[in-house]
Amino acid sequence: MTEDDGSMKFAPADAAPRRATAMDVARAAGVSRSAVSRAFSQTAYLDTDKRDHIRRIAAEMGYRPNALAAGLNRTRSNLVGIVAGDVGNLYDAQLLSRLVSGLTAAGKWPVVLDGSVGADRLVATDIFAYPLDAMIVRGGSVDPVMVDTCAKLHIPLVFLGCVVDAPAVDSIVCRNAEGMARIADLLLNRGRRRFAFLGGPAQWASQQQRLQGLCDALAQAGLQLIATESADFSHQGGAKVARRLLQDHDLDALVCANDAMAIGALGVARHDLGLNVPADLSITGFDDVDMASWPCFDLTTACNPVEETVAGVIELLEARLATPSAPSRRIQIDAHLVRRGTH
Amino acid sequence: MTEDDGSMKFAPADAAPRRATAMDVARAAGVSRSAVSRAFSQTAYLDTDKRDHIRRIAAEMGYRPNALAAGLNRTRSNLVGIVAGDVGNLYDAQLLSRLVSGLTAAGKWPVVLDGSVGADRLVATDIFAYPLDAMIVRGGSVDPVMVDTCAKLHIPLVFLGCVVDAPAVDSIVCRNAEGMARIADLLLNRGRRRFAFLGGPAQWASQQQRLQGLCDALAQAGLQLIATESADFSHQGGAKVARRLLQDHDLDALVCANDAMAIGALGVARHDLGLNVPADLSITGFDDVDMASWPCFDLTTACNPVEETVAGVIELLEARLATPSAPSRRIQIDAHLVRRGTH
DNA sequence: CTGAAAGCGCTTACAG
DNA sequence: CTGAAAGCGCTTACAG
Repeated sequence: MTEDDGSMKFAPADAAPRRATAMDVARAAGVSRSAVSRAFSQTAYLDTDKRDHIRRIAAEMGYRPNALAAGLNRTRSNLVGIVAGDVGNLYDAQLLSRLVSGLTAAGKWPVVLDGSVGADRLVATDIFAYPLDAMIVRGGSVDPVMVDTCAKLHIPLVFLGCVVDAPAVDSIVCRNAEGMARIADLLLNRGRRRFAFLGGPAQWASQQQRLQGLCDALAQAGLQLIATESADFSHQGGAKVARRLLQDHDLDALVCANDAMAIGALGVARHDLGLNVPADLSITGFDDVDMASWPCFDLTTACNPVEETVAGVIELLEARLATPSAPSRRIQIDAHLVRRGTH
Repeated sequence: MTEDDGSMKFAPADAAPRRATAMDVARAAGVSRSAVSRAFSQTAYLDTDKRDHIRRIAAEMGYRPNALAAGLNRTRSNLVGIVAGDVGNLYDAQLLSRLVSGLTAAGKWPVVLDGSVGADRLVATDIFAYPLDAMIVRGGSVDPVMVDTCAKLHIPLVFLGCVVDAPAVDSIVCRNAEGMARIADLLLNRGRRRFAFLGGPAQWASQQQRLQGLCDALAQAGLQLIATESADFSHQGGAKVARRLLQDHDLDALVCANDAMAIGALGVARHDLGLNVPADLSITGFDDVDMASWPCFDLTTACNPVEETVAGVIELLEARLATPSAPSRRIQIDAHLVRRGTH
C-alpha cells in the first residue's frame, strides 16, 4: 500500500543494504569505473578536476574502495593475526595493547585470536582462510602445528617469548637468564642466602631460563635453591604457593618468575604471615608491569620492556614482508634491574 | 648455476611465495575448479569419493579457500571491528579480552582498533575500507562522526557504555545510577554521613549516571555531597585526587567512580595518611575488576558484569545481522553490590 | 589523460 | 553429479 511496494520486491526489508561500489560512483559522476578507481590511487594518472569531482561524489555516497576486493589484486591484505597470551596475565595484557597500537601505526590491522584455546583448535578455525600478511604468536612454547600451517600458507610467523628455528619464522625474546642473574646479584649483595624460586608453568621457555639464571648466579656464590615450586603466573596462584613455601622453609629471599605472582606473594607474606618485607625477607618479580610501581607494592623486579619488544616485532615484521626469503632472525631484549622497596 | 635457474626468472627470490589456489588444487586433482570449490562447501553436491580425494590433495598442498575472495560473493566478511577502550583501565582490558573470546566463539574475527587515537582519526584510516560485518565501540560518549561513517557504509554499530539513538545502532549499558544507589544505601545504613565523590572524566555518560545515582540516594536521606572531584579513571590519578580530597575534607565515605581509582585511594588513605579503612572511612569502587577481590584490597564495589555484557553484545550483534532493518535496541545490565572489607 | 578489458580467487546458478 | 561461465568489486596493463 505504500509507495515503496514496487521496489520492495527487489530489496526485501531484511536484506542488508548494499555498500556503494565504484560502479555506483561512476554512474553518479558520469565517468568510467576505471576513473573512480584511479581517483583513489596514489600513482594512477587522472585529471585533477576529475579526481576532485569523483572524490566529492564518493564522499557524499560514503564510498570507499573495498579492501577485500582490492586485496585480491595485491600481494598484501594488511591483516595480521595476533595469538594473544593469557590476558589475565597483566604483562600479556599490556603487551597486547601496545602491539595493537604498534601494528595500527605500521598500517596493519590486528585480528586478535584467543590463544587459550590452543594451537590445534586455532589451526582448525577458518582464520587461516584469510590471507594474513603475518601471524604474531605470544606464547611460552612452540606449537609445531602452527608453524606447519603457516609455512604451508606462506604466512610469516613472529614468535614472542620463545625461539623457533624454522624458515620465515622470526623470534623475539627477553634475556631472561641475564635479567634473573641481576636480581640474584642484588639479593646476594644485600646478604640474602636462603633462596626459594616461585616459578611458572614448566613448558614456558622463559620460566626455565629465569630459573636457570637464578641457579647459575647462586652457584657462583656457592649456594643453591632451598626450594622450588610452580604456580600458574597468576596473582592468586602465586599467593597460594608462596604461602606454602614461606611456611615450610626458613627463607630470606623469595624470587618469583613474574610480577603477578610476586605481588600475590607479597600480600601473603605481609598480611597473612606478618613478615616484614624487606627487613626479614626479599620478594622480587619479573616484567615490571605497571602495577609493580604502585606505592602499595613498590616491587623490586626486572623490566621486560614492552615498548622495545613491540618495536622489535614491528621491525621483524617489516623486514620479513620486504624480503620473504630472508634467513630467520632472533632479537634479544635486555631486562634491566628495577630496584624498589621489596629487596 | 643451480637447477633452479630456469624457474627463478619467473619467481624472484624476494617475491612472497604464492598461496595455493583452487585452480592449483584442481590441476593436481584432475578435476575442475568448481569441483574444488564444492569440496569445501557444506551445501553443494559432490560425489563423496571425489570430495575426499580433493580434500586430501588440498590438505597436502595446504590449500584453504581464500576468505577474502569468497567474501566478495557473500554478504558477510565475518570481520568485526572493536574500538577498544582505555586498556590501561583494568575493566576495559577484561572486557576486551572476553569480547575477543565471545566473538571468536560466535564465528566472528575481531579486528582490534586503538580507541585512544580518537574517532576522527579512526574514521580516516582505511579500516573502513574493509566490509566489516559490524563495529563494536567501547566508550563513554558518542562519536557522531563514527555513527555517520558507519551509517553510510551500512556497518551496524554496537555501543558499549553509552546509549546512541540512531538507526541500526544498538547499545548496551550498565544501570549505573541504580548500582551507585546500592552502594550509597549500604554506606548510609552503616552510618556514614560525610560523603565525597571521586569521579571520572565528565564526558563519560557512565560517570555522570554514577554521580547522579549517588546524589539522589543522598538527597533521599537529606544529605548532599561534601565534595566532588574528577580524575582519569586510573589508579595513579585516583590516588592523587584522593589525597587532596582526604586532606581538605573531613570525610567518612569516599565513593569512587571505578575500582582502579578506589584502589589508588585506598593506598593513599591507609599507607600515606594512616587512616583506618573501614573503621574511620569507607572507600568503594565500581566495576568489580579481578583485582578488587585480592585480599590486599578486598574492595567493596558494584559489579559491572563482564560476561553478561559480552553475551549481550553478541546477542545484539546476531539479531542485527539477522534483521538489519530492525529497530534499535538497548540492553541494560544490573550492577549488583559486592560487599567486601572497605565499607 | 581515460575507457574497455582482463584478471585477482572464489561461488553459484545454468546447462548438460 | 559436474563443468563452463558469469559475477562479486577492485586494479592495472593495454589501447586509444
